Amino acid sequence: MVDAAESRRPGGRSTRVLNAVYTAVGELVGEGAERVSFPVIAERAGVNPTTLYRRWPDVGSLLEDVAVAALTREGESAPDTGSLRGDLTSWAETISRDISRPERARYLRAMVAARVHLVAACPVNDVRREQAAEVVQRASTRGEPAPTVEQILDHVVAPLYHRVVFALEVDDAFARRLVADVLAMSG
Amino acid sequence: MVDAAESRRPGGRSTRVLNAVYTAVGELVGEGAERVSFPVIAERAGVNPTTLYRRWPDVGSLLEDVAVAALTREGESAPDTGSLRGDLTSWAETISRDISRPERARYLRAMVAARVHLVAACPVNDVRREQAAEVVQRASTRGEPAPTVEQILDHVVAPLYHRVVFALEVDDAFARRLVADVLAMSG
DNA sequence: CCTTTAAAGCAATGATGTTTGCTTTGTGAA
DNA sequence: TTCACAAAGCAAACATCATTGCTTTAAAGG
Repeated sequence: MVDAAESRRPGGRSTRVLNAVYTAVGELVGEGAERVSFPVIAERAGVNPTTLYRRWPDVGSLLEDVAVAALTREGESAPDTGSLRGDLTSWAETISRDISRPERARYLRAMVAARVHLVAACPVNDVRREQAAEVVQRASTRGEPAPTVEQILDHVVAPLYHRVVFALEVDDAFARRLVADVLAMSG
Repeated sequence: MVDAAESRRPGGRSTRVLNAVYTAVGELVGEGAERVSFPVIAERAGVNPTTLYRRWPDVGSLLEDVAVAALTREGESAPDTGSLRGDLTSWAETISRDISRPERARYLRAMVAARVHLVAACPVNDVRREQAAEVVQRASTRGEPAPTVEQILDHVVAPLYHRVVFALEVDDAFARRLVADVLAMSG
């Protein structure tokens, strides 16, 4: 994992190069480019291929870095609608729409394709977990019976990601069905 | 998709080559080989690389063929333990153990990585759906309240696959928890 | 400023992957 | 047995990827 913010010279050339590379990868993945190799990325970024070979062990690692950066961007907290069902529905639909966008879907696929040992500990999961915890917390302060955070992750988030990754159809209706199901568990 | 059974000369050399190639891919993927290219596969199979280039458009397609063949083999029906919970638990544990085997997990990853438009219509999904339908059918003839087939697929099968694909831990306890959750929906 | 130094660029080399025209093999059918 | 032909093998040419030693750049610190 290479992080611009951790770079020793945040305003320097390295950071410019890093941004160019990230942008190039984003473009190529977004376009669904068939070949995403270091030389190809380097050309798009206007950078020397050697730089990439020296910075990342392989293309998978670079993809991983970019994917994490792209999928983590959102620091938004889960919506507060006043009811557990409202919160979960709104949240699930947001996730659904987000990850079913073609370029997001491709990132997810790319992460899976790469040797992602770190997905488990990756920020994306943490974000989802925190958002779920927030929703559950609000529900319990209102006195509503609520599923556990794990149940929400396993029965709302996981099925959504599963469908996207396996190229199955995802829509709002599906998201709502998942929410209804998970509420039935605790109701 | 190239299928030995559809070959015009099922007993001929082509079929022998095809089997050698499938076996070679299976071995390489099973070993977790880092490079799985046509030349590498060809060498392992004792076959000329040209043959592969002429038969498949790219390595992804070949992997896809092999993965489908490997994941579809099992025609077993779901276990009949006498109770819905028993059936689902046994079935979920079987799936869990099956797909968390390293080489299976790699196949799943490979399928995701490849351009799998066909996953939705792929035999693997159909098998799971039929098995789930069978379990539900038996439960309803016994008069047990049961979740729908879709619920089972979304809340038991999907989370299992999700975890495997994203390199999260999967064990029997997790499978049992999923079953408990899905039973709570209809209970 | 000037110095230091980490990182980027360059260029040459070797390895690997990919394509192509042609030859050979071996089934299936006459 | 012989023939036809689809598929496999071979070899050469080419393209792309990957590695490495060295040079140059430019940001940070004195």
